[in-house]
Amino acid sequence: MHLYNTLSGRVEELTPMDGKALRMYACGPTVYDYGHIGNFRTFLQVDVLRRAMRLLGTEVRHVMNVTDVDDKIIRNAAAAGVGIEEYTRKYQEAFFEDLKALEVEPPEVIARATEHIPTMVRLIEKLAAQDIAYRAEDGSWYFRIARFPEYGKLSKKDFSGITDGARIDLDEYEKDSARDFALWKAPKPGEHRWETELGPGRPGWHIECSAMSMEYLGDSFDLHAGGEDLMFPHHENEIAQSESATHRTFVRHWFHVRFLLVDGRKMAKSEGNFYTLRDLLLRGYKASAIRMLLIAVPYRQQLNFTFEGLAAETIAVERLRTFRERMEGTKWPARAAMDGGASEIQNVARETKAKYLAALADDLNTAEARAAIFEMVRFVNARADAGGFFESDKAEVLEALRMFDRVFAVLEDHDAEWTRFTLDWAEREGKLDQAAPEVLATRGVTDEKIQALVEERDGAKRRRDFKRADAIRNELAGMGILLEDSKEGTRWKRK
RNA sequence: GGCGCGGUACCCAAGUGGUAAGGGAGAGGUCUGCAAAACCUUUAUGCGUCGGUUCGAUUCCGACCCGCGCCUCCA
Repeated sequence: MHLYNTLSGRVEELTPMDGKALRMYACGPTVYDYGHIGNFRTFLQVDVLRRAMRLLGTEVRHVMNVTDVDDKIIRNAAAAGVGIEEYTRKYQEAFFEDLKALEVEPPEVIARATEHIPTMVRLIEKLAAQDIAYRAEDGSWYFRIARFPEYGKLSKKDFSGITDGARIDLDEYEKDSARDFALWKAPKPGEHRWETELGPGRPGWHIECSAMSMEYLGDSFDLHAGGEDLMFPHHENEIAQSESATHRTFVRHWFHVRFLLVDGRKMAKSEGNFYTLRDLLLRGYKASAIRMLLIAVPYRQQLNFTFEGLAAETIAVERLRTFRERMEGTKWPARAAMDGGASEIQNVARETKAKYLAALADDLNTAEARAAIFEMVRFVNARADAGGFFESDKAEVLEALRMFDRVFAVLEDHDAEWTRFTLDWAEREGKLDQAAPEVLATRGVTDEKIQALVEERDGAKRRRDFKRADAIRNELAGMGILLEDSKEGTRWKRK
C-alpha cells in the first residue's frame, strides 16, 4: 500500500512497523447531535483504508475515540436538563447505527473520553513534571507551545516567533502565550466535573486523543486518521503533547480526508448546509448509494455532493447487483471439452483483479478500482449476450466481484431494511412528515406481499389477461416496486 | 496575508511526456403482449488562459484567471 502522508507531503509505502498489524487511530465523532454525511465521508474513507489493507493482506488494529464530553455537550445537556451521559447516549447509538447502515466495519477498539479520564490526567502530570504543562490562575492547565520547537510540522505552519512567557493581551491573561492550548479545563459553577489530582474539571479535546491512542496502540504507532480540518490544531496538538511526554515519534503516517462540499461550500453544522444520513434515507435515497457516492471519489479530492450524483450512484450500484444476479442466476452452457487452458473471460477477470488491487494500493484510488470492475462487467455482459460465456468462466468473474465488494461493500442489498429502520425512527421522533410520500408508501410492503402480487400477475399473464396484469403492475409501482419480465420469469426490485 | 488543494465532455470523475478510464444523462439498437427493466453501441482533435521547454504537453516549467479548504469550534 502506498499512501499519501500529510507529515512528509509525499506518497509513501505503508507497512506495520511491528511487521504484524497496522496500528491506526482515527478521530471519531463528538456525540452532541446526529452526524451529517460530511462527517461520514471521513469514516467511510477510513473504512476503505482498513478494508483495503486487509484485502492486501495486512491485519489492522484500529482504535476510534468517541468524544462524549466537550463544551457543546455540557452546554446542550444543561439546556436539556439532563446529565451528559444521558444526553450523549442517544447520539452515540445513532452514530453506530448510521455506521452500520453505511457498512462501515466497527473498529477493534472504541474508546470513550469519559472512560479514560485517569489516563489523561497521568499524561498531563507527565507534561507538568517537565514544566511543559502549567496551571493557570483559574485552575485550567495549558500546554506551553514554546517548549515544543517542532510545533507546526504537520500543518506546515511557522511558529518560530512564539516565545515562552510572552504575555499577549488582556483577553488571554490566564495563558502564558496566546497559542498555548488547554489540556484541562477548570469547571464553571454548576458544570459537570471530575475531581482529579489536577483539580476539578474536564479534559481538553486534544489530550483525549493523545492519551487514548497511546494507551491502546503504544507510544509510537503507524497511522493516524481524521478529516482535513483536524490537521490544525487538533493533530498538531496531539503531536506536541505526545512527543513531549514520550520523546518518541508519536505517529509515522498521517491520513487526512478532504471535505465534502455542498453547492461548492463545505458541509458543516455551522454553515447549516448539511444532510444527515437519515435525512437522505427519508427522502428515498439508498444507504448503498450514499456509501458508493462518498467512497468513489478518492479521499484526497474534495467531493461536491449533489442529488444528481446520488441518483447516478444508485443506478451504478444497481447495475453491479444486477450483473451479479445474472452471473449467479443463469444456467450457463458448458464449454466444449477440447478447449483447454484459461478462457479469454477468465483472463479478463484475472486482469481485472490485478488492476483493482493495484488501484487500491496506489493511494486508495477508488475511482480507478471501480472503473476496472465496470469494464469487466461490460465485457462479460457483451460476451454473455453473444453466447460466449460458459459455466467455467463464472467462478473467476464472481471472485473479482467478491474482491470488489470486500472494500466497496455495496452488493448485498440491505437498503430496504435501513429505510424501514429510519422510518420507524422518524415515527418515534415525530419526524415522519419529513419522509417523501413514495418512501412512506413503502411502509408495510413486505417481500411476501410483493411475491404474492407478482405471482398473481404471472398467472394473469399466462391467461393473457393483460388488463389485470397491468393493473397489478401499477399497484406494485405505487409501492415502489419495479418488475423485470424475462424468459426465466419475473423478478422484482425496490426502486 | 500565510499554507495547501483543484480547474478534464451536459453532470460526476480517473489518468498519462506520445495522442483522453469509468459512472450518470442524451442518442441509436436488441429483447418484449405492451411497457418497464436488463443488455449492447455511441458521445471530448479536447483536458482554465497565455507563454516556455520538447520531435511531441492535457501531462513538465513560468505567469495569470477562477474555485475550494486550513490558519477559530468543525470529519
